[in-house]
Amino acid sequence: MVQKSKRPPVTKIDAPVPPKRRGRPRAYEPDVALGKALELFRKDGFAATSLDDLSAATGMNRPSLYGAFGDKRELFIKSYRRYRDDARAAMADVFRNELPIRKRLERIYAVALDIYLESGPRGCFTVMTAASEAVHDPDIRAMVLEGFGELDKAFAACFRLAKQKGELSGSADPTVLAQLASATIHTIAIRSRAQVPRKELEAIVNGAIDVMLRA
Amino acid sequence: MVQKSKRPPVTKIDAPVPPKRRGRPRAYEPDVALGKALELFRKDGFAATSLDDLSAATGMNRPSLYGAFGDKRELFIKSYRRYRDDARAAMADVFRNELPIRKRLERIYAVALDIYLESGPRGCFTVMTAASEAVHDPDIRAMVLEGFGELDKAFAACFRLAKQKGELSGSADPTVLAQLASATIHTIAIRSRAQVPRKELEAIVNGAIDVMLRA
DNA sequence: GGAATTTTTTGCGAAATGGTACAAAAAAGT
DNA sequence: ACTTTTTTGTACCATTTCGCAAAAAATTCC
Repeated sequence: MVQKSKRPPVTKIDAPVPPKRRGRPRAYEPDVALGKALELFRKDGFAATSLDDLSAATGMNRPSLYGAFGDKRELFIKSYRRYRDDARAAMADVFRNELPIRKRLERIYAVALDIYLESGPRGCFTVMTAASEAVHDPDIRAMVLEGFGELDKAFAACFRLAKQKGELSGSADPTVLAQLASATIHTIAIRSRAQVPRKELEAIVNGAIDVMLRA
Repeated sequence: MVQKSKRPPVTKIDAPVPPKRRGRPRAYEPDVALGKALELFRKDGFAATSLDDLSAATGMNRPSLYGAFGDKRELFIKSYRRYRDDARAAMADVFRNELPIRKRLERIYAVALDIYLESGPRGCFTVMTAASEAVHDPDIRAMVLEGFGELDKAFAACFRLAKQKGELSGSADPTVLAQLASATIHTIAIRSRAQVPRKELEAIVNGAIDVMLRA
């Protein structure tokens, strides 16, 4: 048998190929279910979200939930990972786009605010998780710290580039500025959760940008 | 009756006067019980702290707890109020002390870090509460917002004074700087909760102070 | 000493919680 | 048609949870 006979006819990277699974077909799409779970966890936090709530929101009954995602903690972690992937994707473009530093920062914060305020002020899931679960669960803590680190690094890269392009004074320290930029992310994440209106949050952001760029 | 006859014999403000209560004496001191409750809430958050936990920690059984502080939510609110009172008291001195601005900020952040890191990294209760309960409970949200507002105002007063004393450039905006100072509080509160070591938090603080004072 | 008052203690109960066992259902393979 | 495989749906379990009622204990007032 020189030639593989069952090769499928040149689907690109065969992503949406129905793979002819064997047993009863799933009644849900794991991705949208995970999205619903994330919504709930973001709204109420880990402890206040019951499996019944999750079951109702996803349309899956508890055994199915369990089979698909593991126990509550695993589901939380998978939801969190999903959040981070989404947030990272949303940020990626705007971070990549090498606009003048001021414009760049403005856009970054605008995207962040979109995330924090969408469908009710949900805040930043990383911050929420840090405040609650990260203390007790080492795995979750590691993810949270990774999130903070990534953000710091991304901001630092922005400031380094800006400095290199002469948009920043020579005495400016990209690392320090990055931490301040992250701090500004954190403060709007928290305040948004306490339902501070977007206008005020934007004012905070603009003030912070002014100070950072003048430094 | 010119002279009040039943005036008590000059106890200063009769604080530790046993008031001869009528029934069975309490087996606990409400203040220390509330302190224990606060400890628990700070460690685990509202939802993950059960009345049994609180009962065990305070030494009061559930009905006594209930009688003394009301239901779980009320107990949480009273614990939170206690936290705010304590934190405010701790900050009051250092905020009042009109040192040169840099020294003053350093001390403020040192006190904050003491609070956030005492007995395990507990973070800032206001930030924790904002992240979880403030979304759903208007009363709690009001307290949280009040907390943020107070902090912003206290920092603003610092910067106003500093500017007046010529320690700050004329272009510096005390309100904006105050929000950045609060943001720095928030970022170390969150990061401390994720167990970032004190050294790193102090580095963040020092960098932030540098930028704020150079602005 | 007895009544009044306040708190503690015990114990109940109804609901919710996380998790699981097991049969029925729905598909593919033979 | 029958078996295999996978998922669903129902029901259940043990535990925990919050809250409360009612009795017992400890104290002051008369």
